[in-house]
Amino acid sequence: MATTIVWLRNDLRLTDNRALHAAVARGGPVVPVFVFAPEEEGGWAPGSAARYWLHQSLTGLGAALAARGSPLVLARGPSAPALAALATQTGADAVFWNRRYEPAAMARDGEIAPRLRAGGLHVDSFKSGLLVEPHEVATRAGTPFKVFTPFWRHCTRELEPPAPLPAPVELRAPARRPASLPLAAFGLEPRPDWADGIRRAWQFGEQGAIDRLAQFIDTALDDYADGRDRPDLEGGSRLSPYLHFGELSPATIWHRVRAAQAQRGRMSESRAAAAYLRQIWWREFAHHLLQHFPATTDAPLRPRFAGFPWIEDAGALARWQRGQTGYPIVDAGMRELWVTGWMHNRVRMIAASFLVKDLLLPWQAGARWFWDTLVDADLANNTLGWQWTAGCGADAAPYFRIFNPVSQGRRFDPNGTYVRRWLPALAHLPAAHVHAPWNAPANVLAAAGVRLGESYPAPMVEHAWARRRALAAYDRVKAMRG
DNA sequence: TTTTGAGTTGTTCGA
DNA sequence: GTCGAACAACTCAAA
Repeated sequence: MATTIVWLRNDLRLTDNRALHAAVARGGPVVPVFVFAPEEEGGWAPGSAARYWLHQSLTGLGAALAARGSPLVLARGPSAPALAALATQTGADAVFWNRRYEPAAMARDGEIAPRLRAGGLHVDSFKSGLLVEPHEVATRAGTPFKVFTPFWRHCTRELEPPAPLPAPVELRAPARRPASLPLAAFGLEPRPDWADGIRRAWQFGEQGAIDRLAQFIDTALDDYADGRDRPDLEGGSRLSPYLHFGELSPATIWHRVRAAQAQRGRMSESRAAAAYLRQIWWREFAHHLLQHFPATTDAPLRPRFAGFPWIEDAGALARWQRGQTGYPIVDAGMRELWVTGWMHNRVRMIAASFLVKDLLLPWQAGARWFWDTLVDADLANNTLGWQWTAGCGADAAPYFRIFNPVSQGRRFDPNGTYVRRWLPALAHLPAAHVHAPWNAPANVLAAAGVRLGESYPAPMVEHAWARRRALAAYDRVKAMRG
């Protein structure tokens, strides 16, 4: 019976995996393979935190596949010859994969498919990582959507994602066991080991995703509308890394949340579920935009922003990266990111706004830092988020929307719990002063053991002044054409 | 083709 | 303390 290679990429799961399911349905042996090829990512090879996550996930996925009968094969890129060699070794006649949507990955896949076909292989690809693929939707004029709400309305009007496919119970291994690299050959584990915080914060892999989704639905979904904005509470879903690596499919989320929504009697709780699903659509929208505007990973979508007066200041960038801006909510977020590989979404917005608008540092520098440090670093989401913050994207924040890090901190971390958790230097400051320690009376600072400028930095810029400076800079862009 | 309504996530100021 | 308006036009999507 014919053997099928399943080329796994950002779909590291057994459940609702269409390529895998189709391969099993052929009835013959199935050879799952992961090819590590960071050179083929168009300059966006996985960052440090994502590499660590990938290492853990491949470990778990390998065990799960082995338990079902066909161990995961690991190979080093380039992808095309690696796949061809594996087909020769195993006598496979087909290669299946789930489609990716990043520009470089699409270009690469588009080259590989005909090459494999020319070698006599049957090639098939599947939709599996998005509810709606970018080419499936367009405005009536036939153009890509550039505003979220019409995109969302269009997509949700009649869409009912197909029910998730079950995980295959058993996989037949090929008669001849193919060669496989040891996982260590990818060099994904950090040396020295700085990943302890990530390890403590996360349960990796598909089982982690399933557990996390269930926990979110049980404990946080009903309060999501407000809870999602509270970094001091566990109000978000924390599913982003699983979605990025495809350890959980959006269709699975959609169906599980809808089922929970149907069970909830109260209108407010049903609304909360709708608010959460809307976030899933933001992810879809990000992929839609990235596919249609592939240059936006590095360049502003609005051309006039090419002339924005960004400041080059390596020292200021380093202070932001290290969480030493002197604004506690920003620093706590940057610290959370550094330690756990993740930052609460509300805090991401505050930290990003600070970089772009208070420091006038280019958003690309922030995007690169997030790319390297986030376990959920996702080219589509990261690009959309930073362009939105900088106001240079398709559906961007108004230029005058400049987050005040003190009022944001007070509003969304009212007791200072989040700030104190990540900034031990402020652990004994009372809530009234924890978001603006420079305004605290000297005796309060002394009692809390805070020495501004020593144990915790003084603010690197005054926000009110920085706000006026940013408005002036945006005024210059506003006057330009484009 | 032209028109019209609308657009994730805020802040500040002054009544 | 609370509330509404101003912050500016611009672009998008659909009728």
